[in-house]
Amino acid sequence: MSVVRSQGYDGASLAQLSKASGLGKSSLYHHFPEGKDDMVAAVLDHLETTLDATVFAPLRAPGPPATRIKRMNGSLLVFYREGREACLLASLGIGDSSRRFHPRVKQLFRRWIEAIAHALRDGGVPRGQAQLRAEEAIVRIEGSLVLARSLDDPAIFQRALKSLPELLAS
Amino acid sequence: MSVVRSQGYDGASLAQLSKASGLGKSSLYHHFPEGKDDMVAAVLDHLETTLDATVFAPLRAPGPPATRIKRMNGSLLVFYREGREACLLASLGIGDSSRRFHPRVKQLFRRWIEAIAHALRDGGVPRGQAQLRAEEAIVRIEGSLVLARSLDDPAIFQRALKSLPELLAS
DNA sequence: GGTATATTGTACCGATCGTTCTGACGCCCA
DNA sequence: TGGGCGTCAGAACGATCGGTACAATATACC
Repeated sequence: MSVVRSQGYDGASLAQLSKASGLGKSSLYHHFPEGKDDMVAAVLDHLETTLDATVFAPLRAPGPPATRIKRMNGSLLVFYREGREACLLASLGIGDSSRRFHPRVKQLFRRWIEAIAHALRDGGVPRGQAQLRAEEAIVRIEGSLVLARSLDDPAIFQRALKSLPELLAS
Repeated sequence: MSVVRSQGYDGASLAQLSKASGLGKSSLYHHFPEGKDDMVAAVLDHLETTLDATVFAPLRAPGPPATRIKRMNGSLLVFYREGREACLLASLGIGDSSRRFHPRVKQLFRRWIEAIAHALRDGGVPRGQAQLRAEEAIVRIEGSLVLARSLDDPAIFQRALKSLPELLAS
């Protein structure tokens, strides 16, 4: 998982994936007969599962929207190692080789936005407003990950997360 | 220029750089004797020159801060083709192969933040506030580029730019 | 223990990678 | 005209890429 998001699709060689997974190349090909694409798809599957469990589900659970946002924030802090990790979805947007994953990347971002918007609507925010604010939240998350890593300053990510409750308040 | 930012460092092959520049490989090596790194450094030089001329200088020019922000926005719309292009600085943050450019990426982001903060301070915003807001502006720019491209929706980038004047108002 | 299946190691493949080298060509100037 | 220099094409290089094939090893079950 970590290799693809930090190296991108093109930078993630089979040798690196092998090393990171602890499996030899032949084992990797055995488990993923379609090769590298299978492996990256599995990484995406894993991301989706994680986001479903730790971000989307809490956002869709009953309870005050502020609590839900807070839970999302907690998950993101862990998942992005407080701003020190890149976002796999963004990494997969670099280069033509990873183009086949674009529909899934798109879908995941959409689901994320929709989950945030859902929480906002539950709190009384009208549909259009909820959508725009949810989108803005993802913009801040993604942008702050880029900047935090570029400036070696994870606090930037943490500040962005801290700004979300107010942005997403009813 | 376009190849490295859209493909990233690892995805930008010499064949692609050759094609994009209209120079054969031997010509490329003639002009850039240190190889791929020279070429990417030249791309970064060009970015720096462009940002200096079209973004940093307008932000540092005399005049109302709002006007300066507006001019930056105009430049960014053109430079990022209204949200359809990736940011080179972000692309160079993916993968270990491009690590040698990290200091320059960092420096450019810093200068950008500082240029925005400078405009804010000229408008009477206290130093600490100016810094945080400038950083937030870059977060929005970078994040909206990631999301606009991932969702095939350049309007997201445009919306983020449109939000900057208010964020950066005195 | 024997058999079937899963897992893994290793060698090899063709393609592409970034790079180097050499020679050809064109232009300019004395 | 000849020489120097810049530019470029094309071949070749060693390394790495993603992938394949086959044999060896490990595991599970009867």
